[in-house]
Amino acid sequence: MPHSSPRPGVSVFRVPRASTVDLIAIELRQAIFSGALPVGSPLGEVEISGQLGVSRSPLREAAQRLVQEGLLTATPGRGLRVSSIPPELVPDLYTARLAVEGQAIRIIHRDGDTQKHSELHEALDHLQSVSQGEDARKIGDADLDFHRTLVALAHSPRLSRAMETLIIETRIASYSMPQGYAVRRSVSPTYAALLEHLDSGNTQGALKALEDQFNDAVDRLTGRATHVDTVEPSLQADQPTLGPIEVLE
Amino acid sequence: MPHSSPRPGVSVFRVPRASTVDLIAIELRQAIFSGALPVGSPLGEVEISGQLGVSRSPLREAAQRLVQEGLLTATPGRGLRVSSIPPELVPDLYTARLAVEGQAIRIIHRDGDTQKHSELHEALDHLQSVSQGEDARKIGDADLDFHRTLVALAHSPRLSRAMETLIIETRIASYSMPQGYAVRRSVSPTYAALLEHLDSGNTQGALKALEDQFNDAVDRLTGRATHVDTVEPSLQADQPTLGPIEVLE
DNA sequence: TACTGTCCTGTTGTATACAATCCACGAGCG
DNA sequence: CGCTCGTGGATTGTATACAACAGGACAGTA
Repeated sequence: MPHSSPRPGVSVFRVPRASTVDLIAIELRQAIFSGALPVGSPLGEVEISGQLGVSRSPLREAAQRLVQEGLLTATPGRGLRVSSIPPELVPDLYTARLAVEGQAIRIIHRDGDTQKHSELHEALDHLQSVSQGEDARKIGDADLDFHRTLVALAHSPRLSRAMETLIIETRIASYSMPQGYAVRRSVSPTYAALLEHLDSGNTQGALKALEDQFNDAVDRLTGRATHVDTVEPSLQADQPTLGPIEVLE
Repeated sequence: MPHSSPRPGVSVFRVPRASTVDLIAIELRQAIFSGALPVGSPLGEVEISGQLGVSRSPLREAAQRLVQEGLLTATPGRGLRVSSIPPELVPDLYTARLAVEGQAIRIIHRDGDTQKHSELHEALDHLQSVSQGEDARKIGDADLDFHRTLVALAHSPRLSRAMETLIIETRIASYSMPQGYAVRRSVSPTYAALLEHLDSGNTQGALKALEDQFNDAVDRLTGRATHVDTVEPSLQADQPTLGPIEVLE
């Protein structure tokens, strides 16, 4: 089979290999999301690159990707820090989330995915399931996963990509709270409402539910919360560390 | 005046200096937007870094920022290329724009900026003014500037930042058209309608006008256009080159 | 003639070396 | 005693050197 010039009509795609920079960027995002790299902490390049088993060059290149996302903050001469999202910046974060997730809802409605959004139902079931327990991290993960699934249903690469960053930023905002990371103990009824309206084709209702949910979250994250019952993480649940990049072979 | 430890209550902000990577990234975006770096063209790192008067390291770091934005595409072993947005990917671009600009409209309505959006009126005036002429580039710039201004009125850092990328992507989509870059000759009536509805507080009307405008643009950029009169760029208007970074002194 | 394998050249990817910058500490001085 | 100002150490920012890879040309073979 000739690989010099593909015959017309025969289209084959280049298998997208992941570059080292890709892998490092993924690792860094994961580290921020999991709390392995605490909010506000400066990251020494030699230390991190050493832990990852790579040189400073690819690390710095990967870091610039996160800088573009807003997950890292670069100060000339002082290097990189994990970005913090103080209470006064939380509303803008949720403005962006409303833009993305709201648009997702409209698309889902427009395209009328008739398979009743089984993935979303599963995500909600999972969220309600873990909410019975006391593992704050699992609850938070399930929450964000629900929203990721919601956006995924819109089948929009750009929205999904943006959502990926927004999810991490939401976690950062939680970490940035003065009173520490905590999640709602009970699943907000807005989740079920959102899903019901989505199933019944009531876009306005779904959007309203989403907005209510966000207002609630903003209130909680800005300290204006009407003391909802929360569950804190089981004191320092295994602080995950930075694993070495498996740079293929 | 002691600069060792700032007294409580006296908060002073660090003046945000622009790093070299920042400057290079800006230069690259400008080069893509202006067409100095044509869509699909591979960019030799030694050549570009030479023109910019910097080394490959900061150039590569800056490039990763654009990769994250989607403006550059990196293929392992083959380097970087200016991303292309073929017709089939145009709808998703406008999905994202609808998310951002639609949300901006809702925020503007909610906050009820009462100064009647003079900046937007100016932007529209400017667009209509240059549309009298034959300079396709000026028309395209004025068009995008209108939308940038629209989003700016929402005062959301995240939306504005996202819009900045979307503007360049829109330009890339224009460049990616099989029949070449061209713009509408006459200003779509949806612009005036959008502005009117915004002034009168009719959010739904404004959103509708925006959506109509986008559907129109998507049709044009995907070739499904109902032959609207367009104006092409005055054959190769001064191909701007990459200037050296003024790396301070 | 078409395909396959090998060499060759240029470019990218990574590591390292060097320079510039910033922060902390401590001595000196008002 | 408190502020200012050098100096040292460490870290970042930049440049360069080297290794690895991809693509093209050419010759060999069926």
